[in-house]
Amino acid sequence: MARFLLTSALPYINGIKHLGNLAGSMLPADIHARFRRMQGHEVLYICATDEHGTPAELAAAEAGMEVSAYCDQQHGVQKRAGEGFALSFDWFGRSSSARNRSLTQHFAERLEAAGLLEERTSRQVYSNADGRFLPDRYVEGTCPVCGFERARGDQCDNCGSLLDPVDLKNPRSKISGSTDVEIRDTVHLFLRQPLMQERIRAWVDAATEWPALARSIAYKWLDEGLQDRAITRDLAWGVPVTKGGAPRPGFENKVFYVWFDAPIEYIGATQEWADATGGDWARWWRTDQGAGDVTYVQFMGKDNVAFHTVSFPVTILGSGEPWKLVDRLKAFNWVTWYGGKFSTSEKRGIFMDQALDLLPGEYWRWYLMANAPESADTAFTLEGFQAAVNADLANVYGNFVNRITRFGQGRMEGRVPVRGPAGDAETEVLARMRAGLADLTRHHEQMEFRKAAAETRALWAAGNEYLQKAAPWTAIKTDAAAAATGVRTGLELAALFAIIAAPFLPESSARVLDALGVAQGRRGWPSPDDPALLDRLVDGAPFSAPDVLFARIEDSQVAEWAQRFGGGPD
RNA sequence: GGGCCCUUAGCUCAACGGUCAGAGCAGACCGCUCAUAACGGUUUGGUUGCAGGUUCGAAUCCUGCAGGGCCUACCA
Repeated sequence: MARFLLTSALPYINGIKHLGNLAGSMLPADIHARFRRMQGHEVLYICATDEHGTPAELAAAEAGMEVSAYCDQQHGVQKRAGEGFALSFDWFGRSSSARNRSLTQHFAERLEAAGLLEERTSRQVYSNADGRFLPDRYVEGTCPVCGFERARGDQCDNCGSLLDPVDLKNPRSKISGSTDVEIRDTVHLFLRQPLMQERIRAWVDAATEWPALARSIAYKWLDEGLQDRAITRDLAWGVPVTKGGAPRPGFENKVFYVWFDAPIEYIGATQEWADATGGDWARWWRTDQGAGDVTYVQFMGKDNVAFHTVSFPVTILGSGEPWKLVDRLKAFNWVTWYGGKFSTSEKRGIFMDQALDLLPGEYWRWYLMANAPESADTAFTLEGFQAAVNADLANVYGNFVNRITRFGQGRMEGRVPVRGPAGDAETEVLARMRAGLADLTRHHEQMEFRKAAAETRALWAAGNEYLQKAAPWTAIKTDAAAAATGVRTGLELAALFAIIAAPFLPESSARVLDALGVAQGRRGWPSPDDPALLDRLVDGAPFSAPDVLFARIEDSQVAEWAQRFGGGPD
């Protein structure tokens, strides 16, 4: 038995996430968490909402709410959406928690003690109308290079030039549109990342298990040379900046940058979990307190990789304390909506809460992971979703369970028949299950989600092949023993299929196993050479046929959803 | 501007210098009738974006071109 610490990139508090966000970090982490638990390992799966930063303040203002109240509300919304998708977090925390506040302040003070922090004055755009400093992307103006009138503060979308917002002509606030803006000096804490350059590179060099995507992104940053990075902002909402435990002089109206405190919340959320459950957080995070044997896996979209491979490790390593660092990192590309971007404003794409209004979470879990964007961006299409749900879940798996349990109920009096001697069909299907289970287990262990889903499906399909060969509906006319063997084997297969499906489809799996009367102790992840692989039911025990597991998606539904969510390439 | 990635069957994707480029779905034909008109078998379908090059051998490596995408540190 091993120990696995799993974290999903923190979803930002600003509104409900779309299916792409779900597929790129939370869902795969949940699949892996469930798989490792089924193997009998000790798992701690942590996530949280990322609540600080300018967008949260603006969203709260737009909603006419205090930021903290807004975050309270949105945290609840996201938590419920996660529950709707059966995300099995051990804890779903909040980066605005007291635990994260003190941890963030602690790390900053450690970094300062190590000589890695420096106060520095910079020039920022201040909007009098909005009463706040404006992040680069919230300043608009005329591009000094090409004259484009709607250039962003950091980059001109017309000519591609990288800009400094103080160089924009006719600058205005993107928030209010006001041109009443000025350049002000402001002091911030800078993290002297170049001092950590070689330590980070050595650490990345050693991380040979990371996927190519993650390493190439990390090396790009390192090759370009790490830069000093401001880790404070002129905002009201966030973690206050301290020095020696007291408010830091000159920083009374500043807070830490959201990207500084957000990853620290992985630890903070674990402390929140410990506070709530009596668990021992240090055993998971401090290598001097038992975390040495923990395997830590992070799940994230590719936009997050640099922060997890470079920025956060600078914080951790720079502290000089024995914190656990990531061991394996699983990064995903994007799920696109018909090849384009999900967009709230243009009403393109389905968001988590909307998806749950249409169908239960499992339908989405299956499609998103069977088509996980592991090697490249992947297009979500309603037609593909319909095809996958109907073919894989309704026809191949759901119908298999339905046909064998209903036949058994009608012809075997709803009691598990006693198996006769195995024939060719039984020997063959058992060998197929052992071989497939070995592949499937390896795919899960390597976090190859597409391959895991494909192999799961292939095993379900092999069940239908078996039934075609055994044909108990024919055998029962002439050979009662052969029919009993066919039904028994079919029921055993149904139980096995539900178990291997459980990481993807936990709720329907439980329904199947309950209907078949499989004991809780027989629901773990099986070993391919388990002598009782197809022998977990009890002779003569009653079983029932579960209700239809997955309903087919009709063409009319697809047409309606396409209308509502902007389906099809436009 | 700089860097990285992608383009393979109608659709979504595999194949990562070596047997006829594969799978699922969709399509066609046959079979079964236990089952959600589900299932099984067979099968059609590709000048691997385009043009060159390296190699005994290229989807795979190199160069150029076309189209699409991502990152570029103050959005998170």
